[in-house]
Amino acid sequence: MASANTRKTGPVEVEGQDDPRGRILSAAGQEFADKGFEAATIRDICTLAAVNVAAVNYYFGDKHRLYIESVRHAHEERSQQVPLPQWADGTPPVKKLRDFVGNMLQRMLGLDHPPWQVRLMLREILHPTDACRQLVEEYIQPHFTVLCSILDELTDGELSPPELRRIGLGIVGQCFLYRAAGDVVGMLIPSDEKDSLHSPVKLADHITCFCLAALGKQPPLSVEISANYL
Amino acid sequence: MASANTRKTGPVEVEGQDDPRGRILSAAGQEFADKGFEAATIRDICTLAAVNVAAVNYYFGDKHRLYIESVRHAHEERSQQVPLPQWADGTPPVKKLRDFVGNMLQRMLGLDHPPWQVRLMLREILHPTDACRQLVEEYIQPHFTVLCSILDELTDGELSPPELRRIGLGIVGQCFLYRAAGDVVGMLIPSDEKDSLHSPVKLADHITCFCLAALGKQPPLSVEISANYL
DNA sequence: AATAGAACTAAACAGTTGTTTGAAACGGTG
DNA sequence: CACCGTTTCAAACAACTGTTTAGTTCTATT
Repeated sequence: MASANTRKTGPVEVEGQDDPRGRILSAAGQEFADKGFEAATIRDICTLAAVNVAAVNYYFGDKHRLYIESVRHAHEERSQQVPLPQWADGTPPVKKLRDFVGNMLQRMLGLDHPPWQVRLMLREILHPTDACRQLVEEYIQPHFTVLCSILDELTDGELSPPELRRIGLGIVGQCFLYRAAGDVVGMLIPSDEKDSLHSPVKLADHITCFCLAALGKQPPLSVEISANYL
Repeated sequence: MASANTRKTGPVEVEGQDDPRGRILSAAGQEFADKGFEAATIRDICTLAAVNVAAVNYYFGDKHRLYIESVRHAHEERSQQVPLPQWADGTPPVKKLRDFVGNMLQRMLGLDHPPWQVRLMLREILHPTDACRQLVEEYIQPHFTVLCSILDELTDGELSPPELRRIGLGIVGQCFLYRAAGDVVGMLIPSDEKDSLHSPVKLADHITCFCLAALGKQPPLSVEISANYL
């Protein structure tokens, strides 16, 4: 009646190519990301991982615990795939903001189409389950805190933390739309425009400029009679 | 072998209380909105609608066609629940923008918690199926076009349509985050702050001001040495 | 070599799914 | 009333679900 439900910390295989547990975790991540928890089946996952159906229950107990582990696995991998930028002391906050937005978009949208890790995390954000709290605490919250501190530095402490968070959420939201509703966005704009103006790089530039302009760190986007409020 | 698969246009019952087809449509909408297409079961839907399991196949053919009809039903109902504002000629575009954002947030977030119609549409936006195209063409696209024309009027035609769309998407994105990722947003900010600063009304104000500031129609949010770019 | 435990497998289990069936009930028309 | 098409129902269907079982192979220690 022995089982391997506990986290494997075997002496030799550290996550090797032919580690069944790792293969299941990876296969489950892709299936859950594509089809969601209900629609993904243990049989499909095991077929993809080239293991027996019983392997899931052997290594993880049941489908639900496999899902929890999959989400953890996803954000752990993604964290080291696209780490936060590190800035030297004295880096101007404007550059930090631009870097951060670019980094966030790259993490969300990926270079080509987003990897399963991101798609799985997105599912958890949209329809939270037990795995959500951990995802927020270990992945989202830290990133959001960095963004707020950049905004704080940018505005020289003029704005209160709540105001900073509200502006931060605005920035995140603009990026988030492309990630979560990318298909619909593609239907709202001409396809050539999507490539030219809405690529991750161009988008990072635009969102940063928009924010800087709103904070008065850059001329308004529409110059015109921009002094009509004086 | 006769069936009632075709759209019912009965002479007397126009969508009455005891119209089985209407009850199924409504029950299906709620179930699909809460659990998604796969997880929602025909049996649960029929129990909720107080009809026999066979009724779904009798009226709609199969589960998939019931889903398509549910989505259509949802955005038709929502369109007349929260119609677009109508402005008198000469209404300043700044007021139009503020109204539009407020209207969009009300439609997205609802006064209390969002009705099933919105939750179902959101699912379709996030994971598009066959029902998506119709949803975009008949519901989303028209609304987005209004937003872009307001922005055009606001900037006196200074910006190109692609630029207007990009700014429009930024506005939509800021609202969209609260709708799609509301639970996570709630985890990122203190709960009292959620009520005071992130209520639909306050949010509409903030997003509008942020956008106006970026466009130079209003002083920057952070005054400070806001002329440091001159 | 013998043995114990871990790793893995094929087969079956009990339950739920979407869908179909054939008959019963209904409601209006000749 | 008898007739007919429409609507409704209980029951069953085959397929698929997550999970378990009992048995086999592998591996390493004695």
